[in-house]
Amino acid sequence: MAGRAVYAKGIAKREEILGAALAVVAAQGYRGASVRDIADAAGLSPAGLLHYFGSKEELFVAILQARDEHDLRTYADQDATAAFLAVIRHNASVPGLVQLYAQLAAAAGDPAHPAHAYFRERTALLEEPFRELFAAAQERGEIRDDVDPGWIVRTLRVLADGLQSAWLVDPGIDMPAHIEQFLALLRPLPATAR
Amino acid sequence: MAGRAVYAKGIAKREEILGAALAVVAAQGYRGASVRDIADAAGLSPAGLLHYFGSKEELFVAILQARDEHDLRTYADQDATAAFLAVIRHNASVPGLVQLYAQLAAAAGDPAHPAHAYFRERTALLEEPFRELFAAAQERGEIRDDVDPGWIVRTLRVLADGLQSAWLVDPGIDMPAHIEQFLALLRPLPATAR
DNA sequence: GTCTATACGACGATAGAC
DNA sequence: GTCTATCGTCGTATAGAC
Repeated sequence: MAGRAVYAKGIAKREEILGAALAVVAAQGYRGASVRDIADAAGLSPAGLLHYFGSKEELFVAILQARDEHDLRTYADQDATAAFLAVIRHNASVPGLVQLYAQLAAAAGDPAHPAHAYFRERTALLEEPFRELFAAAQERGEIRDDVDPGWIVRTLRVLADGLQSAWLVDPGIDMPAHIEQFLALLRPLPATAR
Repeated sequence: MAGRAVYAKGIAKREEILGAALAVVAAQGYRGASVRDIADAAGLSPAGLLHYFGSKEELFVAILQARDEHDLRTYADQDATAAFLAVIRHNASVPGLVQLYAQLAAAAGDPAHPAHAYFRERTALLEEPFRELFAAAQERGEIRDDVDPGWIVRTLRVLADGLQSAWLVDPGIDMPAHIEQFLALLRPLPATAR
């Protein structure tokens, strides 16, 4: 069918633009990534680019959404905390993406910014299964039962986000090790200690 | 002396501009705060404003510096963790300032951005005394001695920064309570438990 | 649906007069 | 120290070609 072929081409072009945008951000930083630059890198006019994404801000949000979908596919079979750590570990190899994420996470404070709705949904969707997971781990006695699972999940998220911003400023920070230290703090003290 | 009067006027005008800039950010958000808007609010032309601060980015960094100095004066006499919590508590009443801080903390990932140097210095200066403080608390047995004081301090900073970004997206978050829960986790388990 | 060319208003910043 | 005038760049709306 002709309609399907055209549609498929649109999908492919969209992904090509997302890749070009990420490359420009990685090469020139978030500040230096103009719509014109990204359009050039994708072999398109600025107006052609905006035909797909509506605005620069929506384009950037679409990059994060594509990353989420990729991570979900890649780490779906693993244990949740292992997957979480794997994502953090992988992020240290894509500073451009981390910079984009940090910028949009800050911009999301403005309710009128497209990133606002994205982060609200993402947070709600991501936190729920993790909460149940930690509650189950508490019942198994694997982690302290005197802390609210909701607090644990929120802390992990906020810690990971803050760590990534801090890592951009000081790449010497070992993000996975930092997170693991926090997880270690949640384990109940052995009865034989002290 | 004439020289002194002129200098004093420059200082006063600088602070007036800082106040106007913060008011504009609070009213219109970080995105909506243009140099022209801020200059209007301060009763100045855009060029007149930039005479004092060089660039928009430096102006915003100057706001954070002024806040730091104010906080230092206000909470210097208190216990360090009490002061830390007091700042966090106060921040919940100035969302414009928090938004500005979150945006610049993300922008600091770019080494060419004025916020980069600011955050590097601030972090180094702030973390050192806190590290010694927690090390001392460990020797007194007030907090667990199996965690690195450097890790604690970095976690507190990163947690506070991340929490503020998250709070902008979801103002329902109780930032001080969240931090206090973390501090509670650092206390050694009582010997009588279990 | 896909895309280009053109144009517009707002932006941050600079030069130079006063 | 502060202005006006102006510059180049930005994001993006519009009109219309294919």
